[in-house]
Amino acid sequence: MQSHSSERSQQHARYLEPRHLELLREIAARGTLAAVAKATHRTPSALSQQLRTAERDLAVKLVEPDSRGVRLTPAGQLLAEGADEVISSLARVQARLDASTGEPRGSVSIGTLPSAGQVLLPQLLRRLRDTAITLTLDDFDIAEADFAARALDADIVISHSISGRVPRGAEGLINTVLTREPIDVVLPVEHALATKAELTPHDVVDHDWVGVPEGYPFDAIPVAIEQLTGRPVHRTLRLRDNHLLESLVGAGAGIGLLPRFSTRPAPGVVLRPLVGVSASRSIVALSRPDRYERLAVRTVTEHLVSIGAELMGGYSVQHG
Amino acid sequence: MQSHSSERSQQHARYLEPRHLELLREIAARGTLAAVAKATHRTPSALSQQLRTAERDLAVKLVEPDSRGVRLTPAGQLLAEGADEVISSLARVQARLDASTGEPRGSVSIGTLPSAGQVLLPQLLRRLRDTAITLTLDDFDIAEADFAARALDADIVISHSISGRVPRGAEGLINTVLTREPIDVVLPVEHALATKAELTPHDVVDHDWVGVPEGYPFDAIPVAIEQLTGRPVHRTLRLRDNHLLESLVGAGAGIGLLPRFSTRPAPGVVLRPLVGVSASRSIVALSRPDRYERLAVRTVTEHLVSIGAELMGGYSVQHG
DNA sequence: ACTGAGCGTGTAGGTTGCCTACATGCAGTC
DNA sequence: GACTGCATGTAGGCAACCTACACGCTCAGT
Repeated sequence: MQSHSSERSQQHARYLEPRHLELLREIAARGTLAAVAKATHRTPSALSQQLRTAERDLAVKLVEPDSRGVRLTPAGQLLAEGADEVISSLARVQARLDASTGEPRGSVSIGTLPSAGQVLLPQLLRRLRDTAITLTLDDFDIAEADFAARALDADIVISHSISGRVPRGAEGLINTVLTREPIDVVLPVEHALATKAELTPHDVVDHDWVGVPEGYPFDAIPVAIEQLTGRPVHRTLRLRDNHLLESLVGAGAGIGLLPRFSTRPAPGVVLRPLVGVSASRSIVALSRPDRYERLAVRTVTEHLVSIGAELMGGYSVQHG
Repeated sequence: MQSHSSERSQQHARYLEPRHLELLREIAARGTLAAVAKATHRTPSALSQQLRTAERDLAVKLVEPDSRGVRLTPAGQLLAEGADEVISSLARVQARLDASTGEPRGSVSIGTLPSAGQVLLPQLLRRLRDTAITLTLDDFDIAEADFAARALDADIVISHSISGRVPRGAEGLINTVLTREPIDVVLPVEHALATKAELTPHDVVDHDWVGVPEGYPFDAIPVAIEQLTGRPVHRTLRLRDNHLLESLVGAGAGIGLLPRFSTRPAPGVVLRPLVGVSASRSIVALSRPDRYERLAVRTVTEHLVSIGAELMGGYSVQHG
């Protein structure tokens, strides 16, 4: 019967290290070491060394060279999948702790499209003022299909979808619909159509338009109008920024589309509801499941839901 | 919209650290820092510092002074419980990895009572010879109720129970019955009872006995005999070690009890089955659930089950 | 075929964090 | 009231992690 010696010589890592699991998961998600390095604010060299020590500890190859970059081995993929389980488990325990101490804590990162952020975030900041939650914000204006990828970087991604209830590509993510926001027609106050309370596709199809780039969510509506009426929509411009669009509409460049809640019309332009075609967008909060385990993240999401509901309620009082 | 700065100043620990969770669990299980320090081969000072950094990271008090030692706060207990979840999760992923690479790896620690180890472990060592599993062994001869506590220290505790199917105190543990081993009467070959093939309580109650200390598992059998026959068993000696007991039986100090599989009778003594009273013990492998998640631990346990089955099979061929 | 850009890997060196050794304070025990 | 055992500080050694920098490789463009 031998005795207890050579403790950490044999089983050098008593447990699998979450650090290594997370690294593998990031590699699986982002594809290249360089991308992970940028996202985690480290050098590729550091990651490469981490991989080597992980491989030494586990006595398993985790990555293989693959043309320019690397590819996970089957063992590496296995661990990358297991990472979700472990990290969710850690976050779940942390959430229980936060709940027991009463107050959620920590930093929550939010990425948002500008228009939704403009209407949701001021209220959110007000609500979080006296809490132990701090926010980190980022904004971007991207195609609908690209929102899901941002959930790698931010705890909560505020995205939108014209086509469906949630954006495409959000399958593995927690999604929470914050509000359903009508998309109105914006036009100069002296425009002929400004006298009508509501506008139909046939009303608007033959006027000049200020549109958005192809593939951008809002473009789905003029496309639907073209299909419905069988006539082409003439876009004089294609712009990304809503405020720029609004000012050009006011200058007579044409009529356009703007989300109702996020727009406080400038003098000289008015909003008119568009009926007879689906003209609204979902504002959706996306989170990767393990991030959503954190109490602070859930709390912020719940605030956003509440703020979104206020928007819809406030509108119906004001206009209905 | 502020930007991404102050990464690790705010959320100093991106995740809850398994290191801290495990420490809390150990404190919950062993009661004092000093005990944990001894078990993990560290100094109490190191643990104290770990606790302080954990408390600083989490902004929560985890332990309180309690007379001579410390006591976990509610938050500390919460995390100690969560540790099981997290560590099991880690071990589960590790097990999947081990299974995928084909061979279980690593060091498995076994604590055993000597008699069972004597019969099980040689065979086990033979089976593990060409594997990547290494063993760390410890042995102890303790009261039945104390086996469960050893599962804190060893991956697998080979214990026994006369009274029940499993030892008392093994509630939260994975238990696997390896074999059911008859307890035979050992007596000198020239003893009057040696001519009989089987012995009853009435046969043996009026002879001198060599017993074990009170509270030791085997003592349950003479106690049962006393209750059944209504007459006292006269113990000339109380001994712990089976081989010493056997040699004194051979020297005429009395008759005794020995487990059948673990005993290869020396010249001068013989074994006779005891009938009419429950005279057998379960040999049981105990493991803490998170330790049992490891593939190597399961593999070794399965080997032990197989070896235990061979023992019972071999006996029935020989004697049945 | 050559050049440049992007990616991963190695090496050297600085910083951080963990641990041991030792000393101190404190609570029960004989 | 001395003794024992436990927890907690402090100082210093040692290992781990990371950055900076250089190099080899692959693919794309000229």
